[in-house]
Amino acid sequence: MKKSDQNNTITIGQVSKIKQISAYTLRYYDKQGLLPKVIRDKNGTRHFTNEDLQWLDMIKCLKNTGMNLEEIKVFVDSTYQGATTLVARIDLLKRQQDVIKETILEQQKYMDQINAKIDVLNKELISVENGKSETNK
Amino acid sequence: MKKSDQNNTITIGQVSKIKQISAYTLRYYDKQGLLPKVIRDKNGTRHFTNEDLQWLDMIKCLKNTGMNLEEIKVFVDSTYQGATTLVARIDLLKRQQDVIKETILEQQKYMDQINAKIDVLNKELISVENGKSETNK
DNA sequence: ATAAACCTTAGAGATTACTCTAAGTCAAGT
DNA sequence: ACTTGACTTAGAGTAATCTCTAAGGTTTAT
Repeated sequence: MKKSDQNNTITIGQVSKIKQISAYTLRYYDKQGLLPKVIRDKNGTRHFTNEDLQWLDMIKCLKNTGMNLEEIKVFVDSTYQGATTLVARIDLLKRQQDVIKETILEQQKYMDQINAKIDVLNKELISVENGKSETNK
Repeated sequence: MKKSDQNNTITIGQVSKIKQISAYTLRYYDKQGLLPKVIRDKNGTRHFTNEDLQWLDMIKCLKNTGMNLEEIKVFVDSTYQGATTLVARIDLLKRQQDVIKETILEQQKYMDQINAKIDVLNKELISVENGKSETNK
């Protein structure tokens, strides 16, 4: 155990491995204000707590459901403004759930579209196999 | 009806309106080889057929399910290579369906995660409303 | 015949989200 | 003491996907 290890915190390299996010990206997120609670030691080295890791999960969730970093920052800032923004934050999350619902419906629609295309191509394939066509159809 | 209208084709501006894609983007797609069948008149003006519009739907489908333009071009090129690539194209579409399935599962996971977060925030809200906290929690 | 409203091109610029480089600091191990 | 390896910063570079500009051509209506 390194001398610098303390209070159950881990450094950026360890976070990178655990969360499969490059240290570059983590620093970038920090620079963009997405990780305001990450503490620094006297050398400036970041020390991530479990809470910070949970934040990363939340950021990943919002990002992968279509929110860009600027919008995520609004949520982060809102969180650190405290209890007065609770209702706004709950609303924001509910709207994001609506986004997810739409995404799922959209993806299902695309699934159907590809199914239809596969059917068309399969018919073409059978037609070719039966020698009904000598040229490209 | 304009003199140039013929054979049920429409120009890029009309496609733009109908498909809600900017003419810039359509030209960009064409430049990238995603629209190889669009015909030109003697002035170089593009004339889109119904088949081209269907292609645009397919491109949109593949793009919005996570495929990048380079990968889409592989599919487009493959299509214009004719019947010898039918099996490969069907496989590609089936793999894309797998991608969609994963996307939907992932999105549902994020939905759950946000639900959990909303629960936490709602409890915080109730706590604040009951005056159990004077400071930011 | 001239204006309006289209279309064309090549290539520059914008945006987002990284990704990396250079130069340097610090702590641990031998 | 020195090497190794992890960390730091500011800022440059990259990739993908547009998005626009400048300069110009064609068609249609008045």
